[in-house]
Amino acid sequence: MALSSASIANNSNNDFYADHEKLYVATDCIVFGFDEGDLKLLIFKRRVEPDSGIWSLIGSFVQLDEDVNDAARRVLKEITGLDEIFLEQSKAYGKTDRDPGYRCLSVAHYALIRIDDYDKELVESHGAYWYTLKDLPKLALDHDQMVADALSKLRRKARHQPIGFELLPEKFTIPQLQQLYEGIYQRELDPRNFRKKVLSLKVLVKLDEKDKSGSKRGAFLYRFDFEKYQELLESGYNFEI
Amino acid sequence: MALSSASIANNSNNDFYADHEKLYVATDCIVFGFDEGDLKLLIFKRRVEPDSGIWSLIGSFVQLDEDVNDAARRVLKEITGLDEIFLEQSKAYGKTDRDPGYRCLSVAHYALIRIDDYDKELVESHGAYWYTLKDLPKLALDHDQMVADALSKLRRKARHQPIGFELLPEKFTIPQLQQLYEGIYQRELDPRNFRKKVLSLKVLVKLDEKDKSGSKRGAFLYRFDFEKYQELLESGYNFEI
DNA sequence: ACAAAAGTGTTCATTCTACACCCATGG
DNA sequence: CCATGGGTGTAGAATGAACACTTTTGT
Repeated sequence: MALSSASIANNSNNDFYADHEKLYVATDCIVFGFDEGDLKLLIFKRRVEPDSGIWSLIGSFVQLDEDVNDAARRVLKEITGLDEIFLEQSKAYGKTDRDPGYRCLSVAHYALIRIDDYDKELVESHGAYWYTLKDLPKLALDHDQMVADALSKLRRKARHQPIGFELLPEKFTIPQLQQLYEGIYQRELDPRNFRKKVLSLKVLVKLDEKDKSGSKRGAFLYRFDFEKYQELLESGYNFEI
Repeated sequence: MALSSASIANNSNNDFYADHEKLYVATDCIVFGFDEGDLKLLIFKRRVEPDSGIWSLIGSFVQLDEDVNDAARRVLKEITGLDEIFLEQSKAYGKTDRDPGYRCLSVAHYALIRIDDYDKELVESHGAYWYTLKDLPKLALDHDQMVADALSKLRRKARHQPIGFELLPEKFTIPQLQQLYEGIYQRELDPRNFRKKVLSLKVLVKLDEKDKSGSKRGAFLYRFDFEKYQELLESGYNFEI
């Protein structure tokens, strides 16, 4: 049992803090994806007590020899099969009564996933599903609050940095990008003004291909120019959308 | 020793997670104050190993029966004597090697203090001092990073909500407010434009008194109108400065 | 030929920026 | 009477919001 190793460590010579109390530390991931014009969230049926069987964020305990950040990446890899995805800390949840299972602090992270990238079978094998934000069921523990907080962070962040691109496939059309932002902000945007604004950022490269899935006429595909983006960032550019 | 109570709890019936590992959880506070036209930080000489004697943020371990947020408030009360001050979570620091003392996660909080309010004797009795941001010495552990992160959060927040007022005495002049914002953003602002902007927010109440400490002519004092502020917030007003 | 989405420009209102001088007072 | 910081207004630039019609093409 891991307990014994923790106890040993707790008494070992290099523990300067042995007269203090320890807590369980977990991480929960708010995983955003974008598909069929909707912003979605990956949730699954919790398999441990308490609240077993309730819809829940994906998460895990943080191990003694593991960075909190790495724990979140481990969870994401386990469930989606994906490495190297956009992952950022949202907030720590530290109320004493937040988890009836035992005193447990959770450091929430939010992730942005290209919904065509992930390993569908792996996800399903974990009992996980993509839910549209609007249709989200009640979640376990304080996970509803975590989602609300992460969403508001995503909105703020999306307004100042072009992170929306993390949620789209490599090639995407302007109307798709607009739908994504409409999903994030939950309101409609004017197509002319939106196009003007994103093109004025000068970080989109127009391709010669068209995507005809959305219309008969087809819409030109673009890709995100990361190099240009880096350059502009370093020269202090403001990406507000 | 607290260790024994933790061990008992760890094995008790209502611990669903007993086969996982626990960590020390601490909180560190980035305490901002404003005085003599400068943005300052409250730091003290660390009194526990490792890094004893090094300048450090004020902090404490989080107890088993204590909200993380409350732990930060407790620390602030202990050192400044102040209750009910602006306190907000900054970020959790979870690297395995961040604290050579033992694996310890820290949830950093930043606080804004009216520098004429705090209990000077109490602060000094804890070996704490106010340092101007520019003159800050190297701090213990990852506390330099914590300060940098908190400062950037303070900047972002100050731009969208009038939290600057938390750092000033109840009555303040517009030039004082401007100095404060110049301290936060670390750049000079145009006095005419600044005055225009803050007055346009309609949350300042001009008083009949003047403050003559800054000039012979004296500058009118203002106070912050919290009720008006609440009203405007609820009606979806944007306080960008 | 028509339905359905893609694409394009202009005008007006608002906000931001830059900038220079007079005022009131204590010493 | 003068040095010091407090206080005021305006014009030009940039940005944001509102708004309607033409294009393409598969059916």
